[in-house]
Amino acid sequence: MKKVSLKDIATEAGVSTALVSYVLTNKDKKARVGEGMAKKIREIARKLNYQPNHIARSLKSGRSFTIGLIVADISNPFFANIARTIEDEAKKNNYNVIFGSSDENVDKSQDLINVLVNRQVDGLIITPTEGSEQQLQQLKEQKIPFVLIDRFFPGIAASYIAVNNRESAAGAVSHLIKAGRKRIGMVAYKTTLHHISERIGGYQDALQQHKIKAGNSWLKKARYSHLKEDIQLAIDQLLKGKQPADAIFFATNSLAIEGLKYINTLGIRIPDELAVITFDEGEALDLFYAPVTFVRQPILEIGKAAVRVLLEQIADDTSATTAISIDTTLVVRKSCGSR
Amino acid sequence: MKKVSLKDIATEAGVSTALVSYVLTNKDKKARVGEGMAKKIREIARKLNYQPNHIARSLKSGRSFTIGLIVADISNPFFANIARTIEDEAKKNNYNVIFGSSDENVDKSQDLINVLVNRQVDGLIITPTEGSEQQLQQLKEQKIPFVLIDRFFPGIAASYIAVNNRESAAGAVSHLIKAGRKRIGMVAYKTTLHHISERIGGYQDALQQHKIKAGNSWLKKARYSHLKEDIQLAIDQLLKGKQPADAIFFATNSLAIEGLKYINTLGIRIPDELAVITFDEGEALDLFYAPVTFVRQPILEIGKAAVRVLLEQIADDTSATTAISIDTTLVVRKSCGSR
DNA sequence: TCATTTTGCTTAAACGATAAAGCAATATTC
DNA sequence: GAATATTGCTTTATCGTTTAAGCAAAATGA
Repeated sequence: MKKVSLKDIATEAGVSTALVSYVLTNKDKKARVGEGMAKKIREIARKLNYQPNHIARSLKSGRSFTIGLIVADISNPFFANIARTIEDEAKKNNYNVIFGSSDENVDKSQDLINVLVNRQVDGLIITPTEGSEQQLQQLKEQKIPFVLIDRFFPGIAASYIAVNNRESAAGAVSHLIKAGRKRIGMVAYKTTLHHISERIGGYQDALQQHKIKAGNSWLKKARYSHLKEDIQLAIDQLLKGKQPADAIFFATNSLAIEGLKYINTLGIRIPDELAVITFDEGEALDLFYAPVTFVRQPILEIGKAAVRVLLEQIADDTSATTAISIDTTLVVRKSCGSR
Repeated sequence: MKKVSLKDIATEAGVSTALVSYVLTNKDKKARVGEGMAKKIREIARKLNYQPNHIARSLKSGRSFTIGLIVADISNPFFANIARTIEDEAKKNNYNVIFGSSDENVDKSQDLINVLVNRQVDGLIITPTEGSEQQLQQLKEQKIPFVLIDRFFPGIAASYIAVNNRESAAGAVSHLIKAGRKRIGMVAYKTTLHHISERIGGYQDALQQHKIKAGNSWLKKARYSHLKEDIQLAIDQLLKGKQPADAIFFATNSLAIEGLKYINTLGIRIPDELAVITFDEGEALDLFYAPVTFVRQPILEIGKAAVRVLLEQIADDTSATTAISIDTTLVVRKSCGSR
């Protein structure tokens, strides 16, 4: 049972495919199609259960109504949630989403961009990896619309949706200080990505503002590729000195979860012996015996904004960029103690 | 800067597009293209950075090299992980994945199927929702290859990848019994979906086998649409009688996580007062103060098998179906106590 | 009544790639 | 040297849809 095409309907109705096309794309008024004929064609289309061939349409129109989404890892709840909102938002606009995970790897990122662009996506939503500046530059040259989320490169003019990482981090750390913590460590990723630098910057800002001298020894960095070992080492170093840290600020939820797993094995009690605060939410952090205080990124807003900005860019065919910075909320729970 | 097409290369080389096509699809030997010319064409293609138009190819070949993936909710870690393995596996075979979330809703499911089919996906991987039998039947009539994962309908001949739910559930419950638990409740979804019925069946099998008389009052069902309220009610009923349950078996991770959140608020200690066991893993269950014993579904295997079976079906153009049942592993941790 | 406008449809080209078929020019065979 | 085979390319049709342009027939105007 082959698929029904315009031609089948045309044959059945005894007219040309053009006429059928006009009717079924609701251009029958403009194209002066007879009322009776229009009705007849619509009926036949319904009877044969005609479904337009999207690929043929795309070829003709040069638009695929598909968005490419590149995240670091779709199995990370933060990105999965973003993907979810992007999917919903895209669907509302009759767009679909093709996705891929870069694993924070530049080569995979390039691969994905190539594949998605060859599939003629109309635009891309990307969480760029470290060192992918040149890939973005190339997209710009090819005039392929894209929007960055979660991160961006200050040196590259591109649309992006991000949160005010520096202020948010500073706010989180201030909260720890106000809760009476004095020796506040931070665990971040070892990366040059701007959003992490900013979170580190915010951490340092807050310490400085409260006149706390932080040796760099309180700032630990874990490699994405060796997360577990590096985090364990970092936490050992933070907690096992003569002056152990009394609080840790994690730069992302993956870091927090991996860190807490290890802290659990050490038998350290939260928040009594150690306060914990992190960026990003996650069910694991809710279910933790001391639900973890966290910086909430408004995922829904980010996803919606990303799609909106991207579709605007696609529609306007302009190279103008839109940068959106969104505020976060500090969700205070038990993990920092309360006083 | 328009995209480079075969025609551009042809013009530059002073030949026809056909010749260029033959060369760039490596049919130059078969099509008897001169060596010199082949080389020249390849060079021009490289110089102009030619990227084939996938859409045009799809239109011609009738294949899009795209898989449609329909999960209940991409932001659920179980499905996100499945999506991840499917993505990876698809990429290995030069396929891409378009996805959508059905939210366990029949209408959304139908919507998604329509959209994906119109986009000419070559096949679908679906976690079918309750009541979607007829949609699958329709896919069969349209001869669109598809593979079900996680669930299937016994009455519909279709390829599927699933775990042996009944035995796995029975194994989990037996584990509770062997750990000395006597009053074992179960929290499942209120649904007719077969995998849930089977898990319930396994629970009942195990009780029966150990001569435990379970009133139906120990079996609770929560509506997907009213998860929180229903779970709280279920747990209240299980724990607040004169003979409170001393163990709960959750049919999925979402149920377990939502249930444990509530149990936390009740101040009930796991495993001392209550043992807990669940289907599916999740970071939340790892990080829980009494890491939760769970039935591990081999996600990687499921994803790989799903893609493999689907691609076979696409290639063979057969209506034969393949049903794969995979064994689970019981991962024993603290939440059931130890003796 | 004849010129002009409107109506209702068809033709044909296009999007980009593919591939069967065709056609000279050259090479091989006897 | 004539018949045949091979080489190296072009022509043309096709996938399904869209849309500008074209063309009769009918309707309107004077």
